[in-house]
Amino acid sequence: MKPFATADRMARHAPIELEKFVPYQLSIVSNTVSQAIAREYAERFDLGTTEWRVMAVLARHDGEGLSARQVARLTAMDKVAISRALARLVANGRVLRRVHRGDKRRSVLRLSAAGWRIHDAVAPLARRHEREFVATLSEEERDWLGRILDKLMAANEVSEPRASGG
Amino acid sequence: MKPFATADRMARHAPIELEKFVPYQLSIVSNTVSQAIAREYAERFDLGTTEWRVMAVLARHDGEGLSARQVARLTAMDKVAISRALARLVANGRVLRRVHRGDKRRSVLRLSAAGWRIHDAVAPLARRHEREFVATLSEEERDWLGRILDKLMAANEVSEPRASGG
DNA sequence: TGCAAATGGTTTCATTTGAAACTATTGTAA
DNA sequence: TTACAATAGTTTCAAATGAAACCATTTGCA
Repeated sequence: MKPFATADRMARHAPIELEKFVPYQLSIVSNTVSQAIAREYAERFDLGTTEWRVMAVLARHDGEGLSARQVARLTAMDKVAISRALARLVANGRVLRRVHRGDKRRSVLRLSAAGWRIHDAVAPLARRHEREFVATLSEEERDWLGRILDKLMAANEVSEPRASGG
Repeated sequence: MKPFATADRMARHAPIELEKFVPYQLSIVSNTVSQAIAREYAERFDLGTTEWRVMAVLARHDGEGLSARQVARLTAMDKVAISRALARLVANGRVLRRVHRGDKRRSVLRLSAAGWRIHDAVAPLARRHEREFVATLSEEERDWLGRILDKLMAANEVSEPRASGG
């Protein structure tokens, strides 16, 4: 131990304690879950994270015939990522793509029967992962976490495109 | 509106509401901050996220002559990433690397004077970013968030290497 | 000793990712 | 109607990333 030298350094340089630094903690925690989930989807269903998100959004907005742009908004991911995910999903017969009548630029997207089967298999897994992830938290902590994340999402305005993982 | 069709679908397929799904929320929130911070470091200091984390760890453990392996553990990142970050940091004269006497495999790392200068400029920025990020939260919420993240970090055992961003 | 396994660290290769450029189509307004 | 801006979506190119192979050195142990 060098108590004085240490105190000196702390005072002069005020180093950050990474493990108490919220953005760092968030990134670690987020990547840990995301990767665990992603690995399972990839292995069992040959499904990337972005692809799963696209499917989730299409499932949720069933019958609306979303466009790629709308999917991008709803997933908060950028359109390039969505374009690539859709290319794979369509190629694998999980998503049906037609052209919007009245606007030939737009696509009209929906899950195929095969897509729905995958969705129905993955959705419970996703919920289980979420449950396990927050398993160590108390009921009260889970509530707080939910509210806090809502607030952070709203405040740090995820205005348009972002993200990857989880 | 198609209330019955909707109710039906919900019952049959139970689609996930992405925006209420904790791993998704975490990933969005985490990536949003991480990217904002990373952009600033990159622009103003030509410094990548991993590089900054390495510097933060070296600053915090000043005088201990950490090895790359130890830095990897302390940052929870994998050794390849650390190796690359160190290569740049050394090339840019921000980190000094010597060989451990007694074990020629190990390196002995510490910040150079230039490294300290960068550190001392970046650290307050990092703190500011963190403050702004949680600015919308109440005092109470910030406390809960801190505790919850600690718990999640501990529970979802970041056993060894992981992460990117932040 | 002396040789296999383990460790610290770097390099290589393939994949992922993001930004910017590009195509096609539609909107607008002179 | 023409021409310019905006929008939907894809492609291209470069940088970031991860996994596995790779060197050098050290450790464990027969």
